[in-house]
Amino acid sequence: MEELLAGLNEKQREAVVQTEGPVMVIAGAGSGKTRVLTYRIAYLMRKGVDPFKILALTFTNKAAREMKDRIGQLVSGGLAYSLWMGTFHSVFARILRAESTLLGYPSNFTIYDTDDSKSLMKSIVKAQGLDPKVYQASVLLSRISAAKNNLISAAAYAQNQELVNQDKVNSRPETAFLYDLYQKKLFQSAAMDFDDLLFKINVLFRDFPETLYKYQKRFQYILVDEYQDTNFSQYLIVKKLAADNENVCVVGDDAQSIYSFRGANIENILNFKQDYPQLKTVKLEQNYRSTQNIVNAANKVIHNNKSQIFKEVWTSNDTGEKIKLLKTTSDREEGSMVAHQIFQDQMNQQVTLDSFAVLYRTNSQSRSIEDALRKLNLAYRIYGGLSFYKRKEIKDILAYFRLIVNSSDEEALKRIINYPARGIGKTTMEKLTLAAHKHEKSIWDIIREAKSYGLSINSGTINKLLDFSTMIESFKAQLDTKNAYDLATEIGKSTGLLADLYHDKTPEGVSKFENIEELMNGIKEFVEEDTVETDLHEQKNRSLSDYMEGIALLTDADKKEDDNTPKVSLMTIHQAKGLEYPFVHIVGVEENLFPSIMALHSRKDLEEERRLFYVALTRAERRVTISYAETRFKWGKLEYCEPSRFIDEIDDAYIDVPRKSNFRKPATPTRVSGGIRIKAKTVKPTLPKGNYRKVDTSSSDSKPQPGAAYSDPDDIKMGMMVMHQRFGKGEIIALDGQGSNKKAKVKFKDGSKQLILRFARLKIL
DNA sequence: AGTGATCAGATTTTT
DNA sequence: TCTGATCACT
Repeated sequence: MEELLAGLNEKQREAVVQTEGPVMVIAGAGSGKTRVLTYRIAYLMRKGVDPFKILALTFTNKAAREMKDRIGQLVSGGLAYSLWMGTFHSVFARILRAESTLLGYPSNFTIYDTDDSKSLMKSIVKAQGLDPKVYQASVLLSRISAAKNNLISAAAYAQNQELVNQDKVNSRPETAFLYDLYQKKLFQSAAMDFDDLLFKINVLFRDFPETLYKYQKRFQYILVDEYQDTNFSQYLIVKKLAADNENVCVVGDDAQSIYSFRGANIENILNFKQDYPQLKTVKLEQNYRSTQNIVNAANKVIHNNKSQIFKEVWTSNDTGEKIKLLKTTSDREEGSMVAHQIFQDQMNQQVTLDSFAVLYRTNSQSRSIEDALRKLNLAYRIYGGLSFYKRKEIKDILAYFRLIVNSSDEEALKRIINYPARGIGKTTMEKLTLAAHKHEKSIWDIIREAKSYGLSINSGTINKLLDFSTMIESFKAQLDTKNAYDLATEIGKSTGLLADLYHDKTPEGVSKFENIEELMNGIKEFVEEDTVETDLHEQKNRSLSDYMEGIALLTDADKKEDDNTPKVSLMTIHQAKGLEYPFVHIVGVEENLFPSIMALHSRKDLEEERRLFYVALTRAERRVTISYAETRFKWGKLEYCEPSRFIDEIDDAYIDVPRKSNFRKPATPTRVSGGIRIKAKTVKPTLPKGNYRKVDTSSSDSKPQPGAAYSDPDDIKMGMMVMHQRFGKGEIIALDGQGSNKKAKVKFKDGSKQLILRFARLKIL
C-alpha cells in the first residue's frame, strides 16, 4: 500500500486515502487530477472493495478507457475491467436498458442523436402547419434541452409562466405544446434523445424508490470527474445515488468549466458544499505539466474573471520559454507559418509529430491548417469535425440496423424506406403517415399489414411495401442466430446498399465505400473481442442488438487509431480538455472569433470564453504559440480581424512580442517572412498522400478549376471531347433538340448520360 | 419517381 | 464554403 502512495504528493495522497464520506477535489490544471482518480480507485480495490461496487463517471468514453487501463496496471488481475466506469450517458443508458420496462420502454430503445431529433422536430412542426422559419427545429430543441437538463418536463414547462411568457415574447407560443408532442413521438418510436437518458434516470429514481435503493447499495463508492461540467440533472443523479452512504468524491476545476452552453453549472460545486456540511475539500495547486511562464500567464489571464474559487496554481518546473506571438496577414498564411514552425521544431528539438497540437475555437478553422500541413507532408490527425458516425453512408446503414433492432424507430424507417431506391416515394409515405396517425399505430405496423388498412395505394406499391417488410422481418429473425458481423454483412448485401456504393466510382463514392468497410471492421472487432462484462450482459454470441446498444454514444474520440505513426493533433479547445502536449499552437486568437462573437454580450459568456482560453494555454508543457490573422475567410467572404483582448491580458513578462520588422505588408506575391518563404497567391493543394482523414469525402481537389469558362451550348458538336463538372471527360455521341432544349448524349468513362446542355455546363476541350 | 441544378441559409463549443 | 431544400425536367 505504501508503495502505491509513494508516487503522490501530500495533497494528492490526502485525496486518495480519504475514501469514506464526501470529498471534493479542486484540481488546478496539470495538478495530477487523473492521477488522483486512478490511484484512489486502485487504493479502494487494494483495500478489498469489490470493483463492481465502484462507479466512476467520466466526461468521455475515451477517458474512461484510459483510466481503466491505468488502474489495471496498479492492481492485479483483470479486476479493473469490472469497474463501472464511463460517461454519464453511457452508464445510465445501460441502467435504463435494464430497468426500461418500469418506464414503459422496451430495453432495445433507440438513442436519437441530434440529427434524428432535428428531423423529428421538423416533421412535427410541419404536421402542425406551423411556419418552420419561426419554429426553427434547432431553437426549439435547445429550449427543450435546457428544460430537460433542469428536469422540467413538458407538463411542467406548460405550467411555467416564465418560460411560456418568453416563448410568447419570441412569437413561439406553441413551444410547450411542441415539447409535449416531441416527447410523445419519441415514446412512440421507442426512442430517447441524449437529455432523456439523464432525465429518465431521474424519473426512475424518483418514482421507484426500491430501484434507487438497489443502485445505492450497489454503488458504494462514487467518483465524478470534470464535476464543473455537470448539469443539474447529473448533479441530482449523483446526489440521489450517494444519499445512502455518502461515499462520493467529485473532482473538478471551476476555472476549466467550458460547457455551460450545454447546461453545465458551476453552481454544482457550490451546491455540493451545502449538501454535505461535513465535506472534506482538497485543493491541488501544484502544476506538474507546464513551465513557469505558461502557468503564470494562464493565472494572469484567469484572474480577470470575477466568479471563481480562489486558488493559486504554481509549479516548480523551469521558467521555460516565453509564449510566442505570431501575427499573419491571412488565415492561409497563419496555417503556413504554423506548419513551418512545426516542421522546424520537429527537427531542431528532436521530437516526433505527436508532440504538437493545434487548437482552435471552431472546427471550420481546421481547413487552412490542414492545407498547410499537407503541403509540407506533415502527418496530422483531426479530432471532431464531421464525425464518422454522422456521415450519410454510415447513418444509412446504421438506420437499417436500428430499424431491425427497434422497428418503432420512425426516423430510421424514414431514412431507408426508399434507400436504395425501391419505388416507395413521398406520396406513399404521406399516405402511410396519415394512416398511422388515424389508427394510432406506428408506420411500421401499417407497412407490415399494408393490405388490411384499405390504403389508397396502388397494388404495385403495396407489393413493394410488403417486399420491404418481408426483408426487414427476415433480418429480424436472424438477430438471435447470427452474430453482429454476419448479419450486418448480410444486410449490406441483400439491401443492395453495398452494391450501390461499390458501383459509384467517384472519389466520394469510393470514400463512402471505404467508410462502410471501416464500420464493418469495427463490428467484426466487436464480435471477436472478449471483454469481461458485468452482470447486465451475459457472454454470448454478440448480436447486432448488442452492438447497437453502444453505438449511439460513441464519438470519433472513441474510434481506434488505425496506425501508430506520430501525427500532429488538430482539435477544438473543447476537445482538448484533459489532454496535454509539449508544443501547443492556439490559432485564430482574434476578436469575434475567440472570444466568439456570440459571447460578447454578457459577462458570464465572456468569462466562459476566458476559461476556454485558460484551458488552451494550460494544455502546453513547454511552449505555447499564439497566432492571429489580419484577414480571414468567413462564410466565403474576406473579413478583417483584430487581435483578441485575451492576448493583452497576458503580462508582457510572459509573452514574446515579435519585432515589427518581421511583419511588413507584402509588396509582391512571394516574399520572405521570418525566414519562411510563403506564397501569398492562392495555390491549389496537391492531392494528399494518405496521411489525412480517411473519412474525408470532400473532393474539391479532383474537380476542375471553378473559374473555368463554360462553353456555349450552340458550339457543341458531335464527336467533341468535353469536360463535365462531376462526370469528368466525355465524348458527344448524340445531339438532339433545339435552342434551350438542346440535349446531348455524352459518353463518359463510367457510362453515357443524357444531358440538357443549358444546365450541363460542358466545357469543350 | 428519380435526378440534377440552383438557391438559401448557416457556423460556437458536444454527450 | 458547404449543406439541405426546392424546383423542374424526364
